[in-house]
Amino acid sequence: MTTISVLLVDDHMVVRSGLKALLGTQPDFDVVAEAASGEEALELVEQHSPAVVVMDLAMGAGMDGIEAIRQLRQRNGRQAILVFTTYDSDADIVRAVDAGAMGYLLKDASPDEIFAAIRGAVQGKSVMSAPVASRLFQQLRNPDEVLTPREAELLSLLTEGLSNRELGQRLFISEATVKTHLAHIYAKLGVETRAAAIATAIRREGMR
Amino acid sequence: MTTISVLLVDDHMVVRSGLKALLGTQPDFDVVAEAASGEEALELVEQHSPAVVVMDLAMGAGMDGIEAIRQLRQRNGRQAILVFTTYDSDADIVRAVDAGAMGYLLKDASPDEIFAAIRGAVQGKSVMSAPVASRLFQQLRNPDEVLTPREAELLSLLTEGLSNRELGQRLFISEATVKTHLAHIYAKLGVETRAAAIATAIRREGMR
DNA sequence: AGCAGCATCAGCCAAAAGGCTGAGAGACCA
DNA sequence: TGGTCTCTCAGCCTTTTGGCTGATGCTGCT
Repeated sequence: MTTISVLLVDDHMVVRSGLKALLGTQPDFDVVAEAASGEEALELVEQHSPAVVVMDLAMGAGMDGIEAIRQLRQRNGRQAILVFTTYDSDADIVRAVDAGAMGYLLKDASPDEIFAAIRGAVQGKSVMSAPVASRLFQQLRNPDEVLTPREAELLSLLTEGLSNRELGQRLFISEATVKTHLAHIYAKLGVETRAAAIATAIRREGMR
Repeated sequence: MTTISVLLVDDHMVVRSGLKALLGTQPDFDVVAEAASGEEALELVEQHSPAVVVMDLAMGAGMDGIEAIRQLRQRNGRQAILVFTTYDSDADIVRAVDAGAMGYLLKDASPDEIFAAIRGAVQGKSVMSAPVASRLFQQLRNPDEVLTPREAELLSLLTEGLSNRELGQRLFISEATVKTHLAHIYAKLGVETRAAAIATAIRREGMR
């Protein structure tokens, strides 16, 4: 049995120490370092080149988790990166996988799930929490409901409370085009008003 | 120096074990039990009557933290209740204090802050994280911006994407009254459209 | 070459939302 | 008793939004 070196990245002290305590109960894990931010994570990966990086996505200030994952990947490290976060928003999942994450765990996962995910990650296996998997599955089955890049961009601005006119100005398109995009967004989200679209976007798509 | 018995309430295993590890470094803390839900918390308080209850607000399913606090207070326990959560939404802060919380800590608090808050709580002192305090302060300075109960109720429904007509039906009031309330809400939140009101409500007021 | 998806735009119409003024009833407090 | 808050409602008018139909240019795939 080989030892798996782990780097923990989370801006919450309690979470880091909790994870460390949990992993400490297993003989094959070795937490070699802890980072409280994306920047710090990049440094510590350089220094320790851990086998696995367990990373939160929401990181108070500065670089967020997604960006950190992306940069780690660019530096062609061979670390397996495991997302460990509170929310299972569609947008986050897609972006994380896109950035190069190996797995996606939710913070309410049981210790056994966490252990299994880390062990799987070093072997190149993707492990994800059940709700995360079901969301991905859902997207595969209903590709019609996936927003186009432009639509996502518009939806993101929509959640800031802009009017159609303002949206048009911001995106350099006519109000008519804004309305067309909105109609498509509403259909895909399964809503009928912009109010409901905003609510859905912030809650389900995680556009905060 | 007396020992302070503590009950931890959080639906995330990692957070509980992190908190336990942190408190374990101090000689005067004794974590006597851990609960993963509001219901469990009530039971365990009965059994152990700890001096302090450290409680998260967002608890996956079932009873949430606020309700748990309320019920603990009704059972005239003498526990000091300390909220330990991720967000500092106005609504949550007010409701928690209202329900009987002694202090309000954010999860990015440092170990020292956490220790101090718990020690303070048993002595009847209110301790809260800086961002929390500043929000309360803000409310005291601008009482004009505090929503009335009815307005808060309406805003909450608004975030579900209902139309004025639907809001009226849901609250058994006319559409005219709905519009009046909305106008007041917009003024208090500093917005001009329902879209912006929803965005503000979900993000700032924590109405998810 | 042709087709599908995406992004762009127009015009028309009905419905919804928002701004404004005014007003009555009940609660609470000085 | 009088003042202040809160909640309730009405009418009027403008702006915004949403539904519908149809159309163009571009890209990428087959």
